Amino acid sequence: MSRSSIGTSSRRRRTTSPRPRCRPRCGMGGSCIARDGVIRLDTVTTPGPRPTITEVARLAGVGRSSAARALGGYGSVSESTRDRVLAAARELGYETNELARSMSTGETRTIGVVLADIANPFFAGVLRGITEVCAAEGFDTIVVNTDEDVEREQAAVRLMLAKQVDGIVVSPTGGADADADHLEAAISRGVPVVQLDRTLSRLPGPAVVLDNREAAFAATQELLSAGHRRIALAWGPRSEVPADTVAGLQTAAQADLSTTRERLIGYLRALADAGLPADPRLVMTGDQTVDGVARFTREALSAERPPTAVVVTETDAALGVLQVLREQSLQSPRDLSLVGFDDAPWVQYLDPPLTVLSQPVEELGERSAQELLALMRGRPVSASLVHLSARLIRRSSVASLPS
Amino acid sequence: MSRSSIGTSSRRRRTTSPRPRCRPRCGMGGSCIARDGVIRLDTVTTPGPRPTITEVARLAGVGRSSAARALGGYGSVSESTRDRVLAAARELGYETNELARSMSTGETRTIGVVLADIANPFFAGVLRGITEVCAAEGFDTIVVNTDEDVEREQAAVRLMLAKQVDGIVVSPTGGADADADHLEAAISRGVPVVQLDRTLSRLPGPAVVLDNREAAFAATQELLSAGHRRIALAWGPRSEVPADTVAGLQTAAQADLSTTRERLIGYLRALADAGLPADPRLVMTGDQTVDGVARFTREALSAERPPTAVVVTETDAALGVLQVLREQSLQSPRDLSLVGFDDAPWVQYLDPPLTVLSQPVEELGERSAQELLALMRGRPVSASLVHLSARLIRRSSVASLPS
DNA sequence: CTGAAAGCGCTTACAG
DNA sequence: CTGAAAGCGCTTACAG
Repeated sequence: MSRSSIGTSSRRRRTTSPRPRCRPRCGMGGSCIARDGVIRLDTVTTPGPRPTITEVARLAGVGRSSAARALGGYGSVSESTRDRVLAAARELGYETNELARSMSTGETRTIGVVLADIANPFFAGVLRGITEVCAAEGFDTIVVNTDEDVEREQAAVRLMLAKQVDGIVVSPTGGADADADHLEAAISRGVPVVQLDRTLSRLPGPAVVLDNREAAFAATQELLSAGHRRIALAWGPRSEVPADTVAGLQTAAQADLSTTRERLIGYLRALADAGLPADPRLVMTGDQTVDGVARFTREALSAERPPTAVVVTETDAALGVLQVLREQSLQSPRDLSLVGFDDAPWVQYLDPPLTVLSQPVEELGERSAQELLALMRGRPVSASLVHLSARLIRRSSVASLPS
Repeated sequence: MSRSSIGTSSRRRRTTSPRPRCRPRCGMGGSCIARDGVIRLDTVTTPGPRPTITEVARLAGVGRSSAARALGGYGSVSESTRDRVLAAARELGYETNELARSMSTGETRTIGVVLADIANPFFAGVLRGITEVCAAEGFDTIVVNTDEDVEREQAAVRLMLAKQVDGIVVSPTGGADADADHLEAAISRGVPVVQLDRTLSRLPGPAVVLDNREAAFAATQELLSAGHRRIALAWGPRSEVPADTVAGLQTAAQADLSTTRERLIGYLRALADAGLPADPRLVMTGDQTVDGVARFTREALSAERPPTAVVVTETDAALGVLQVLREQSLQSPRDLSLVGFDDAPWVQYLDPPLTVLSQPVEELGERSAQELLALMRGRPVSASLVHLSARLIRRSSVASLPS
């Protein structure tokens, strides 16, 4: 119990400078002149003491290493030492400075999450899945919103590397021609990356995505088996010029998000399987917005041979179609059958309740976090590409056509 | 241009130990035995070099301080030195280690965001507002989901302090009697806290919230002015026993979230202003879930004197009411008038399109981030309590009653 | 088991 | 302007 203070102050604590350093949390009385030149009184911010291991060790009357061992739960310490240290820590209200810990260990227990739009219910649900898994494993998440802007995505990844995150989950913006240098930089620096929802063709790494091809296939087939033969696809590639051939469509989709590309492929394959020709005019191209979809829908409905049904592969696309139905006092499924994408509590109260393919939103997030954690721990990942399946929820927006 | 290496290695670089330290990013050839006892080959993880200022300085042939000054953009460096340093940095692919920077400066340029449910569209929108403002100012956000669990909230705040965040935005869980020790701890340690959406009565600090009282008042008044006299409130305090007096209701609300309390007060005040007595049986209490609301709605509708209208103050409450309407083949507004809370793209396509009070969701997030940044910069905050207003969007779920 | 020392990679006075 | 040194608060060998 001797409170010897001998040797408890390291050489570096004896600064040669008589004047303490000036910093916001300096804790000394008087005033500081900060870098910006503004004079601040300490009493204004009243920076409470954040005790360090040194203080705890001194109060407990042990060396800093012993205190660190007791506090950090590593190495070995006698029971009596541990007790004294923990008591001192409690008395001072000590909490580990994780920043300093990270400097030593090289791990921050923080992962970076780069998403296209966190206000979008899809990504909000995904984010929830990620944070739940990470939190359970003791990891924090830094989240960044890119709004589908590649430059913001690049800047986000750069900053995350600078902050030394242990891994990154990203829903990359960009299609086949998009470069993945920023993500490759992360990987080459030893920071694992898992792609979520979309995949970049230049980045062969692990990814967790919906089986979009299968989902669009199922949506189309649902309409085919109800007897529909002219089925539109609302949300296609954002090509500049409207494609007038299926091949043109596929080329355009190649430059789009992998989700858009895969859903187009699934749609086309369902038609082909049914022995039906695909009509490029029934596939939306161009402006990927609610208004863009509304415009496409109006045109399609006023064409010579209008569709009797539409596969709607985005929430915003559903909104665009619903808008036109209302405009033209049309009713679904009487005038147009619909199979949507993404479920939401509201969807069953729409008129009509929409038949949709529901994505396992939260699970996509959870799986991506699990894959990332496995990667960070050096464990072999289950697969380089994890496909999750959408679930068809039948409601009443699909009418049967007399055949 | 002399590449003198004299003096470029500090004392500490000359370690007395002949064996380099073993850590994942050690970069040396051969293998490491990590703490977990697993032998890993360096070539497995191929940890790319993360060059430090020391390497850059050496390559540029200048001292570490000069390199640091050139890289960090502080102090003064000659142009030629700066050029050589920047060239060397580019060649090595140098990026600042923000962790180390934070150790020195005491600021992490990271804020903590503690929300009740990030998958909820309200909080998802709020989060977006926060991250947009923070990103523009060069701050990252660590986000944590609490699911309205006080213990998770406390743990989150503790961890954020340990990670040395510069400030915290929190939507606190808990009512009047909830203790705010974890948040007070943050403040007393010099880490500013702003409350969002809800306020804790024990924490008088700055907060950004909706003017819930005014919003509920407006919703109720909308129904009153349409001639309704028996108006229910769907989503009230979660008291154990159903309150049979208005005073009992208010007492229960005092222990609930501030949002619930304020909305009840606004509802009651509108009735009082209209000279109408409040009927406690028309106010939901207890189970705050979709099912709870459905149960309440069923009972209210089957009572002796059923309500002709209901003020619905939560999204989940709207779902509960809609469920009962469907169950009983009732139609709004013919059988029941509705004023809801929170808008969403779907709401206009519901049957009927709901009249709602729309919250400025993103703005709530933006303002809270702005207040926090102001606080962190020591600038006086505009007000300790910022009230934002909801906007009434009239659609067709309110029927006029013959008076 | 224990303590002193070195190191993580920066920034910040200090002394040329 | 420039470089050597000290320090941020931890963890990690090392030597008792």
